[in-house]
Amino acid sequence: MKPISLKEIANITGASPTTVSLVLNGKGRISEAVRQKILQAVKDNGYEPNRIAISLRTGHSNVLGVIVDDIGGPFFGALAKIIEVEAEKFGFRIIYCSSENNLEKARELISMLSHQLVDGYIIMPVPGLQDEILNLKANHKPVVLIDGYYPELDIPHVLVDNLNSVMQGMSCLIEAGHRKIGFVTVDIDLIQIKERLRGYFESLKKFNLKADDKLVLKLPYQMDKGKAVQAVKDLFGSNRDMDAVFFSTNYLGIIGIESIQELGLSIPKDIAVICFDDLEIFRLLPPGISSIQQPVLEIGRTATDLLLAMLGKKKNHLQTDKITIPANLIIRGSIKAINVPKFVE
Amino acid sequence: MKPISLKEIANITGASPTTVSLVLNGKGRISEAVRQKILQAVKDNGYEPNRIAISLRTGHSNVLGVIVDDIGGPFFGALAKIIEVEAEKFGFRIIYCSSENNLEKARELISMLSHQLVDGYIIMPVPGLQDEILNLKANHKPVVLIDGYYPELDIPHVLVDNLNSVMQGMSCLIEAGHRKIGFVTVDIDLIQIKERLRGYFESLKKFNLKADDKLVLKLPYQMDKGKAVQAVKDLFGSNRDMDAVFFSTNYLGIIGIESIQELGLSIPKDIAVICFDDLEIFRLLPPGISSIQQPVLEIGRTATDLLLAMLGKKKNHLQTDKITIPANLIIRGSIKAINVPKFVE
DNA sequence: GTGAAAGCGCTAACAT
DNA sequence: ATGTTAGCGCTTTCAC
Repeated sequence: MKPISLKEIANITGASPTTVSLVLNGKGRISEAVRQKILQAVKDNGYEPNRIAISLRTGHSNVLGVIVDDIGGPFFGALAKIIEVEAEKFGFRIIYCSSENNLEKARELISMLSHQLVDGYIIMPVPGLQDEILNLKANHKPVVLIDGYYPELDIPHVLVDNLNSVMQGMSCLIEAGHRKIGFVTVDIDLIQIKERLRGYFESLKKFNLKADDKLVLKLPYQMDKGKAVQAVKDLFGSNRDMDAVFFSTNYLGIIGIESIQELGLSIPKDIAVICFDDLEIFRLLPPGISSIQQPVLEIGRTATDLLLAMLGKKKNHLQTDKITIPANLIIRGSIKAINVPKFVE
Repeated sequence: MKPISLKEIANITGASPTTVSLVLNGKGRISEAVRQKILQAVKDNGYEPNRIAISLRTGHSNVLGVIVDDIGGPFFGALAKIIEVEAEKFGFRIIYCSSENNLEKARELISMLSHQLVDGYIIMPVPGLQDEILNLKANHKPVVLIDGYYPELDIPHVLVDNLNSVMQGMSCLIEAGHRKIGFVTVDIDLIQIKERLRGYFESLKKFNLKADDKLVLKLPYQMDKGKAVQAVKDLFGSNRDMDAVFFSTNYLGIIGIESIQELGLSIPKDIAVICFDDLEIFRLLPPGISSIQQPVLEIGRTATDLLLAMLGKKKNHLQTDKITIPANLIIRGSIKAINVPKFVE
């Protein structure tokens, strides 16, 4: 039982395909009588337009492509929902894809999406993808980057204010009396990650604390979890006087907590902890892990609105298309004043 | 700059569109000379076939539709990846959608997907969706249900063995000496949830323990979290002698842990805990929350393979298309023997 | 206000 | 071994 086509509706009602199309799309000036007849036939027969045919004919699909690093990750979960809600208001559907931060995969994804006639893109940057992004732009396909951007490219983007939110978190640690603050991050060429590290060093400078490279651990991207836990344990082992640690991503936070648990250290007595990008577990895990919560909803909504505006579907109320959004600092039990005179090294 | 079409490749090479199509699809018998020339032109011009046109012409899209309750949830994360990996081997793309366990939404999703010419479906059942599923089957659109099924319908499905894995978990609690075991579940008409509750009662029967309805708490679906926490606290309050509790879903487990934390109870001293459907947090949260881990990967892989087999893309090695997969019982610190003579009420 | 005809890019009969 | 033709379901001139 094949679905019924527009042409058949035309036959049934004695109208021409043109007229039916016009009625369906609310275009043209069709007499009310004919209009009603067609609408009735559509209803009676459960007619639904074939989107594929529409896409082929019109050249656009009302579909947006969303490429994130990990479709199974916690950042994506919240993001997906809000993007979908916003896009749906304007009749857009979403195709989600994971790049796994892999350049080849990301390239294939873009190629695939473009041949599905995707109308616009929300993309989490992958190192090296600049050319493909520029190419989309050259072909007048709107792109909005989220979570990061390419400093050398003039492409709209929406992300959290990485630098300042790290500095806020650092201030909090330092004001609580911590001086030997470790920083665990990942070795990947993404601006957001680099900005977080910069925030760490800027904070030390601001408070006149000496930076010590031994306190900074850069784990290789996608390192085996067991090895990563060991590496963090080693960091603790060789820096016994370290009294606080900043994890630059939530999965590093998890690895860090496992390390701390295995070492039998107590939070915050032995070590204060703060982590970039909140997770439910941070709230539940005694004594509560402090974190920098990304405004995921706002990022998703802003990015979608920006894209819709670029597609001419929506008025753009924003002044710029390079947007950073402040994060939310959540202080939990993992940071505690340790009664040391303030700002004295 | 529009992408180049097959016809243009034909013009460039002086071949006919048919020949180009044949070469592209590795069909027919084309002379090596022509073949090479066409392939070269394809490469030189960066030609890529327009999937939309192919779909319209052939009537299928090489796209599978996946409808789950919550695209942001933890079950989905692991599932999505494996489905994608399996499907990709056979050149299929995936469109993911959230039903939010809402019948209307699920209906719209199916309608939408079918007009996108989706070739097959993996669907997490929503109460009341039977007719739409049967309709797909009537239209020869293959469907595989995951995580649940409709007992009255003959539709292929893949899910964890809910009954037996709950009974295993219960045995573990009972053998550890617990007699007053609470069961917190959700009031939704899904077979998997009902089977879990049945597992609870069957276990009590098996061990000759008296069932007590006061120990069973059915929370309304999508109840406000704060209220749910309060309800669980009330359960504890009015059953002071309850010495263990079984949460029938992972999000109920989280709610339960919050309740327990707020009441200041100690796990497992005051109360033993086990939860259906593992979460990373259960491993990290001292003393470790015992859980029944769903074989998500295996469910996803099996379901996808089944669907691909139904599409004729893959040999089916399975005996049946109604598959239950055993779960993995993970005992952590939340269950501990409490030195009571065994199996004496 | 309505219809005829062309065509989006591709594939599949059916020639030759 | 390769080309001609028709048509998937729809929209869009352009005519009347």
